[in-house]
Amino acid sequence: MEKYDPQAIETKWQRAWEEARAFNTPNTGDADGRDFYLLEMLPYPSGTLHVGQVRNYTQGDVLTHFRRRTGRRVLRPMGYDSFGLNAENAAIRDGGRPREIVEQNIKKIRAQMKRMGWAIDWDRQVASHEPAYYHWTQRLFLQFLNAGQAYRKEAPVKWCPKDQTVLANEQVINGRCERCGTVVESKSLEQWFFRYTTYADELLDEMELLESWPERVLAMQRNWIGRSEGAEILFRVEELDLDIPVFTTRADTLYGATFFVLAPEHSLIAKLVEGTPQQGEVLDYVRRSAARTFVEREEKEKDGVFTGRYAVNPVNDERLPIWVADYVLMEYGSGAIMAVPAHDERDYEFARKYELPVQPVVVPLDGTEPELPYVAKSDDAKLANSGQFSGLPAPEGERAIVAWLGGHARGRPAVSYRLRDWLISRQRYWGSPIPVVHCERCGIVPVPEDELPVLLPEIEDYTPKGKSPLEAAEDWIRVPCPQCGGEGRREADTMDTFVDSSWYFLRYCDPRNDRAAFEPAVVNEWCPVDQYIGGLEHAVMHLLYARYFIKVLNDLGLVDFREPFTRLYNHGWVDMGGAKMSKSKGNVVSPDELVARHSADALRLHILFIGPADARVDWQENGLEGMSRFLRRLWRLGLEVATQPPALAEGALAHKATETIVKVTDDFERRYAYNTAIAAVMELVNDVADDPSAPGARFAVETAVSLIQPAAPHIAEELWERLGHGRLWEEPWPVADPALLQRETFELVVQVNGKVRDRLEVPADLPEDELIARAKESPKVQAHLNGGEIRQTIVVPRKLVNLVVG
RNA sequence: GCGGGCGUGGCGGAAUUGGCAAACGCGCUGGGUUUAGGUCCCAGUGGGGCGGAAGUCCCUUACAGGUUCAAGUCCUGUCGCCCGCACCA
Repeated sequence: MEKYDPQAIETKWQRAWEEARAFNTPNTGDADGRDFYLLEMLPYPSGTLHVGQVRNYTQGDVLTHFRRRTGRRVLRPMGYDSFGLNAENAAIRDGGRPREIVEQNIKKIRAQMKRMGWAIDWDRQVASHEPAYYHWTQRLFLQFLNAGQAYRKEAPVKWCPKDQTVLANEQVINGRCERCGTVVESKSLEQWFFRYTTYADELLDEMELLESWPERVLAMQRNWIGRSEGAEILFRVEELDLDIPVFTTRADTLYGATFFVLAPEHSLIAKLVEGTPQQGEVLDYVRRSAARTFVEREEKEKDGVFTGRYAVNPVNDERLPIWVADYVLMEYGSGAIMAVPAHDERDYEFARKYELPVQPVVVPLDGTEPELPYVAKSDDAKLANSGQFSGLPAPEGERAIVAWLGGHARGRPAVSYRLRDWLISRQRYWGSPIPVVHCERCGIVPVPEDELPVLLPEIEDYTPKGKSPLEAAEDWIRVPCPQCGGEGRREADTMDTFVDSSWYFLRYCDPRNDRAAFEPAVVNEWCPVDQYIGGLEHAVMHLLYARYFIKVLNDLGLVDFREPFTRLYNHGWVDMGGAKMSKSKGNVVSPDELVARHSADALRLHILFIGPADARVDWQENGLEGMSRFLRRLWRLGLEVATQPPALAEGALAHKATETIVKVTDDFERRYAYNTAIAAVMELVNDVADDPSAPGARFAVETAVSLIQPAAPHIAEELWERLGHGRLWEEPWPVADPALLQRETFELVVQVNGKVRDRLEVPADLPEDELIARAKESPKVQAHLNGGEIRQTIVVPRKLVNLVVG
């Protein structure tokens, strides 16, 4: 018998698909609801693919084939997130240019993807570093600028001293740079932001439009946005005749405020202490605090200094000493708090250290003496020592106090968010230039549309110096002001690469458009994305940014949908040596050698079979050999049944094959359960192997070949051809014949007191009382009845009978 | 601390709606074909009791309770693990 030669077969079919343009899906302009947009997060070409990424794209590939064969026109594009620090740092470290590095890697990755046999429409390939792409990133930036969504401001920002650039809040994890782990510093710099806090409520509320996103992703986004409802309250500094607002979620504890704290960055500090004996000490504290990193501020014991000033509590006119302490963050609320040590752990810690008074004003209803700080806020507590509000349940007391403040113009209900605006400028080379010119006379002037793109110049020295390396490109940076013609300078900062990836899935729809980023009608035909697949590491960053981007574009009338990704799931990552496999950790396993030694089909099956799609798994190579075994077995049976007469759906094998169709279809369509789908096909193949000459064997093998095609397309095509058929990729997905699912008999499980005592093969149409009679007749059952009285009988149709004896 | 999730053989895992726990695969054991190995084929493989054997009975889904005719699945508590956020007022 002819040997299974995967290398020859896989090359043959990869060529055939390419020549037939099997997986290209041109725009037709006549959307009819059969379109299906399948998207996987695009790779970063800082190296080549590893098996962790193979997992992602193989899962998407199965869905692509499956949806195609169920009659959908599937858009399945591919591209590269090719701007960014990895390539730039590699260029600095190893020499060479970032462009050359990513372009070489793109070539290699593309070859790897073709060798895996993935069904990709290569006509739509995009790469974010190409002028043809970032032209439109720049154009969109200008549209955001025009709409007031992009703006420039000076603010304390997070700075990574190693990468020598500012970072977005989303890129700071526990006070450290998300990329390199360096402790970030605070710097006050003028930077570009996207105003995405204005969409905070939409980003929360419109989660309802998402059909099936993992709960944990939604939870992470909710958490990140961090909406809190509370009140803004004005405290008066009488000597200086000014009001300082605070945000609090605990207005019910207002009578318990015993001091007042400002963040060291608060703009009123200088004014408060000017000419006072405390001035020197306070300004010194502010300076020392500024020198601390976020991590130091958080890890040290709380400290602070008294300013000598007092703020008046509006409800009881008490004068609260104003302190400056860096446990209060300038970036949240108003940068000032009323401190209620009796009911807040942080204020309590601070009060203990500086011997400030602690005044409980909320007590449990049950009269017990609570341990301080007592932070519970519920209907189980009531106000005390709170003037006219004493005795009210805490939530009601809060409403009453806020209403009173409103009536006296000293406060109002307010909402605060943890979310900050998205800082998008970077002081690095390898990114899209921000298309504006700074002019002394006109200020910030957008580069006119017809002068886009602002090309990234080739430079020699990319080394980060605390400002963009483009500052040194004198020829490039000096440019006449587009407005007045006077001397201008280009913006030297480049854009965060998350801007590039916030709209790439729109560009895929209309990838060669040279008049606009995309034609709205074309994007609206394909989008929103029906199924998005990617890693959990982007749960907050990329996915939140892209959601924001689409909302802005929708408000600008450029797309007609509010959410970019209807369905999402996160493939689990692959661990290697106890850590997540990634290029940065250097623990990657390349697919190339595995494909050469086994086959692309075996690797595909193995990576799908290794565990549930969304579970983290350990990389282990053992099972790969098992998959080769399965493929050889399928090959042998395929060639064997090919000598038999044409397939007839008959006998037990046809029944089993039909059940397998139902199982695999459900696993692909609804459950994303690739592992159990493969197991089901294995079962079917094992059944045929028991007796390859049994009735229906050929039907069973042909069904198995057809069902395994999305997962192992090469061997499936080859066997399909040898079984006398045409192109399997054009073949409709098998449909279960209901008649073949019918069985004449079934196995009745008989329980006594819930324990299985016998199994009987009985006719499928037996009525209930007959089932009970058969069950009682069973000698095994009778042995357990012991002649006792049957008190209850439970019948589950076509499954079991349970006899309960007393 | 807050939020999300998980705990099943030697291993990865299956059990989808409360109805036969351990499908499928890896590994391992024994046997066969070929024999240079591998491939390939057959049988076995959660724990324990009784039995020469065919069998048969009991136990088992982190632990302890509960609901139910019936619980890996639902409820309560405990323990352990993973992920995200965290001085956010």
